[in-house]
Parts: sequence; structure tokens; C-alpha cells
Amino acid sequence: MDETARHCFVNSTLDIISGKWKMIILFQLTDKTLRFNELKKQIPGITQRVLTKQLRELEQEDIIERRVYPEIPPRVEYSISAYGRTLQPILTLMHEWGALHLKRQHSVERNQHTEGTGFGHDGTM
Amino acid sequence: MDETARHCFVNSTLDIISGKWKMIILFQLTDKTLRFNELKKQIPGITQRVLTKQLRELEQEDIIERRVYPEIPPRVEYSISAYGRTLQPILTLMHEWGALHLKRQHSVERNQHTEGTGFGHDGTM
DNA sequence: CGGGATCCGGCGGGATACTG
DNA sequence: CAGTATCCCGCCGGATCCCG
Repeated sequence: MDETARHCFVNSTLDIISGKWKMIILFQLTDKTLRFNELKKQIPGITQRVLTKQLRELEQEDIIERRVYPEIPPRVEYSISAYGRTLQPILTLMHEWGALHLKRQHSVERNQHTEGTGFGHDGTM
Repeated sequence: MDETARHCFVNSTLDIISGKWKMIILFQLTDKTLRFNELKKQIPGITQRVLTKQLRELEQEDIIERRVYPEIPPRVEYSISAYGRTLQPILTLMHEWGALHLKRQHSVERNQHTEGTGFGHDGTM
């Protein structure tokens, strides 16, 4: 089970961070604690139902912490857990790679409509 | 566009490597070139249609290369591109984190059925 | 051999209304 | 305020058949 199923480990990580709004949620919570509606305001376009679901999934994996204050009206605060912070190196790498990738995509598009079929084959980025 | 949309870059990376069979495909191709049916044999459970689709998606992002030999019967070989190899640091990190995460999950399960409600709160993994 | 064409089910995500 | 409860839809992945 060494060479055989390495992709399983990668996929278990992917399962946790895959989700349309998970990344923006994690970024919002990296440096601050937020209440449910504060979080919702920071994420335009998301609905309560979906925000709740994504938060529950992250909470279930111990990536974030949910603290409920027994008050009226209710107050619920979300924050990143210590365990969740261990994801940061991965997210940093993915952030850098993604930025380069988008740049690369743009240059490819430019080449395609200026050269037609010609290719540089540089591949060195 | 610095603090605002970092998650977009991460998501652009996620979009590329997310896909039920992408990881196992990449691992199969890391150290060797494979023909279509060879690849299919190495990935039990996948269908031709889906394998073709995942390969096309990876090819479109320049992660893998597809070489067609104009022979009869046809021969098509797939291999990782130089650009695809730039993903390796990310995959390595995700592999390590995922392995630790699975271990952690197991210990949590053990604690839950031996202690019931008691929690160690160690969080130190 | 390496696909493409067609059909299909499940699930992630969304819109809306209601509630302790 | 911070959710649940319904209903709904698009898309990814799967099964099956056909083709140069």
C-alpha cells in the first residue's frame, strides 16, 4: 500500500477542501473569527443553506470551530482550528501555482490568436 | 486584487486536479508513458468514456501529452508534460497531509467508542 | 485499438419559505 | 440571528452500443 494507492491520500485531502465556497470561507477565517451573518456578508452570492452546509462539512473535519453562545438572539462564531491551519502550506502552494497557471493561460490565448498554428514549444514558463 | 480573491487562484488549481480519476491517472503517468488500454487496465473500475474525458481535460490544461501514431490498429500514448510535473510539490504535500489526516480520523474514531463523551482536547496530533 | 454517441441517475449547489 | 425544510436543476460520472 505504498506505491499502490498514493492517490487515495491526495484524494482524501481533496475531498476536504473541494467545495465551491470552502476556500473563500477559509480565507475569511484565517485571521479573524466571524459570526454567521458576518461571514455571509463577506461572501456575496452564497445562500444560508449552502453556507451552513459548507461550514458543517468543514467543522466535521475539524478544519474550523463552531462556538454557540446560548443567548437570544443567538450568536454563533466560526474560526479556523489549529488543525485547519496545518492546511496552510498546501493552500499557499496552490495559490502560487494557480496564479502562474492563470498567467500562462492568458499568454497561450494571446499566442493562439496572433500566431494561429505556430507554437513556441518553450514550455519553460 | 491581493487580499480580495486569493481563493480564486486556489480554486483554479483545484479545478484542474479535481476529478474522480485524475490523481490515479497522474500517478500512473509520473514515471512512464502508457497507451490508452494500458492505462485503463491500471485503473480498475473506470470506463472508456470517462477515462477519455479525464484525459482530454488534463490534456487541455497541458498537464499531460497525447501522442497519436497514425497506424492501424491505432496507437495513442499518454505521458506527463513538463508543466504537469510542476504540480508535484503540491501533490506531495497533499499526499502527506492526507495520510496524516486518515490516521487522525482513525484515532478520533477509537476515542469516540472507548471514551464515549470524554475528550482529550490534546489537538496536538 | 481508441475512441464517439446516446441515455441516465445521483449529488452538489441554489431559490424560497418557515422557525426557535 | 442562525439556522431547517422543500423543491429544483445542471453537471459529473457511469452503462451501453457503435465505429474507422
